[in-house]
Amino acid sequence: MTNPPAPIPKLEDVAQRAGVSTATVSRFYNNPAIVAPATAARIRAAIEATGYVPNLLAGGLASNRSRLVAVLVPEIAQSIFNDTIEAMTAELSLDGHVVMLGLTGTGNARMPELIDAALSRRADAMILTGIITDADTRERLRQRTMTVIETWGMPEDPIDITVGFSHLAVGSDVARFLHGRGYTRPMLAVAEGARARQRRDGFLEEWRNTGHKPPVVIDVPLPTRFGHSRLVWRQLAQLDPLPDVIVCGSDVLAQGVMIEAQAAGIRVPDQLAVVGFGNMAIAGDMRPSITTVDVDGARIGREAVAVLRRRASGERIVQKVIDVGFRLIARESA
Amino acid sequence: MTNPPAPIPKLEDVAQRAGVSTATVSRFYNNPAIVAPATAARIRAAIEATGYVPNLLAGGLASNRSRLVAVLVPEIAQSIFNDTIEAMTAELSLDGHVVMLGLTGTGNARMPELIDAALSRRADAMILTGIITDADTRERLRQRTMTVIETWGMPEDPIDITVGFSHLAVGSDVARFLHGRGYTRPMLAVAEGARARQRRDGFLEEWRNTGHKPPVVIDVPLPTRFGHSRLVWRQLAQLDPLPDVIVCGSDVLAQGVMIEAQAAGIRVPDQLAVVGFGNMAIAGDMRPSITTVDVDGARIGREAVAVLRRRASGERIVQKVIDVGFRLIARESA
DNA sequence: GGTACCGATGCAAGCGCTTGCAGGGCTTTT
DNA sequence: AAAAGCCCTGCAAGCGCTTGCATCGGTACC
Repeated sequence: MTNPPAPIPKLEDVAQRAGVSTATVSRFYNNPAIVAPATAARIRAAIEATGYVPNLLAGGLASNRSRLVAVLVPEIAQSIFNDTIEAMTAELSLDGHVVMLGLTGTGNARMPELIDAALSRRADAMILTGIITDADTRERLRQRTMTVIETWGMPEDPIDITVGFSHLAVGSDVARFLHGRGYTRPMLAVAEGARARQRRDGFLEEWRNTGHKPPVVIDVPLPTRFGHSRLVWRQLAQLDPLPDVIVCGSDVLAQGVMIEAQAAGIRVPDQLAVVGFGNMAIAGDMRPSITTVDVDGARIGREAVAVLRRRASGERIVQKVIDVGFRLIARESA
Repeated sequence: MTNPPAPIPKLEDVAQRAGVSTATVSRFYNNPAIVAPATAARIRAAIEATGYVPNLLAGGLASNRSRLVAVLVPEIAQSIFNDTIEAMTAELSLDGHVVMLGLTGTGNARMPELIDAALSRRADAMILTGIITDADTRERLRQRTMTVIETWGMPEDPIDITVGFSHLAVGSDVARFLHGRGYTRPMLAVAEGARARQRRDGFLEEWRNTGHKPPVVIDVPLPTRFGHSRLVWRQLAQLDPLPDVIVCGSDVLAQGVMIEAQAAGIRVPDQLAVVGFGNMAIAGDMRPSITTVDVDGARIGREAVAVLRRRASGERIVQKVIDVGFRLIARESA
């Protein structure tokens, strides 16, 4: 019943059938403008008839372009980066590129091997959301001609291109906002990542100017999970006096704390205000809706691809740091 | 300041430096057992010295193995499949494979082009969570020798290998469970996907045996978003009498409905019970915790890779349908 | 001492494309 | 009418690996 595994058609089969050389068929794919319309039509017919699908391994080897873009993120299970990935994937596929997904894990432990994986496949570019802390690795990447885009942060020492925003500024904006609303006893739930710490530092720095006591800060383990909110809640509930606002490292955490608070009969925001980060879908739809910091993750993805495109077309990139900014969104919870 | 872009070292550079032929270095990578320890040591040193990274495009072309596995999912933003993807990615990287991520979009609209993308890169295997409805495409894939694994469902007409569970059975189990608990007026919020409909059908079929009136069924648009729960709630609140339990197509939806209910002063589960699907992290941590159906998404990923491995080692796969089952988890919400 | 065998390595022919260069036929310019 | 230019296509030399086959030195066995 199974057909004999028919040999996979190759460029030459198409060429023969269309009565042209393989070079012409190759051009039909890679530079259609320069093949005559009549020829193109014959080639199209031949492709159709043979069911030919190009072999991009061979093509990539010959042309030195793999049409692969390595995207390295810490995780996707509960991730704030997923919008970025989706936007990037969509945008890249317009150019015939494909995403090679690498999960670097909490603490980016698997980063080195994933970089090797990307290099060995001769990825056309590498897009990072996690941070490469290792100086050697950073240097190694600089040696290569590969485009490297760091996203979501603003590293002090960029490898190549950066698309992100200042987490320090987020922190200070939130502090200013809460001070303006009259809150006096904030508490901070900070995730263990480098960027979350920058937001914390920005907050602390700014809060100092208010003259109020410095906030209580507690650490939350990575990866961010809904369940951690219970830990936060426990520590919060022990404080006396209770804080009047809790600033969470993520919307997920904020939502969790709100649910715990409500279950304990504490009214949000009257008795306890809550601030999140990320403006995920839940933030707007919670009851009460969550005050948070909006980051346009999709835009980060699009900007990153835009840079790739410009470099691919030979343009020299001058603006190596692209700041997409952020917006504090005041809702009901604070 | 920028070094002249040093040529990327190749196998031959390593070979020369180690005083062996390229064949031996190649074997060092692909079949280390057959190269003499002393030689291996010299090769290792040469690799270290040159900073060589294999070119898998070239290697793949020659060996006809790309070490690329295409993973096609509808979305990742809010997806129940993310655990599966994570497990698969982790498992695959143990074998030196890498995931090519394709997002097929709601309704799997982009499936055809992604299949082409996978074929042109000569992916070693293709793992699907979305469903290919187009018969031509199914047939086209059967023609190829590529391993195709369909996951999360149990298609009537599998392409090759299947790892999943029966959604029909989920539906009837939930119906039986609710009947057993004495509920009499269920309502169903069903997402537009084929699998969600199977669960609905399983429920309806089973519910018929209870003698109670058939449930009200409403459709929820894809992709699943937290905000949809508000729509569900509005429709629910108009019913008279109110249903005594709402069966949601996902935990996200269930959580949203619970939050709306609580905001409206309806007590869960006393006045309205809620059932979800997927056993995501939130389900266990909500207040009240959510009764749901647990699916071991990570296991699906691992089983899929296990099949790949066995086939790669030349084994002929007899058991083409792997049922990972599911568990109804009774918690506080129903 | 001869034969058989085995482990380790080298030789060289591809794998299926891309692309610089060249050339043939037309049209345009002088 | 010749020269110049342009469009389209073909030739063929790679791209950097893998792997079947051959080779070679040694050990085991009779």
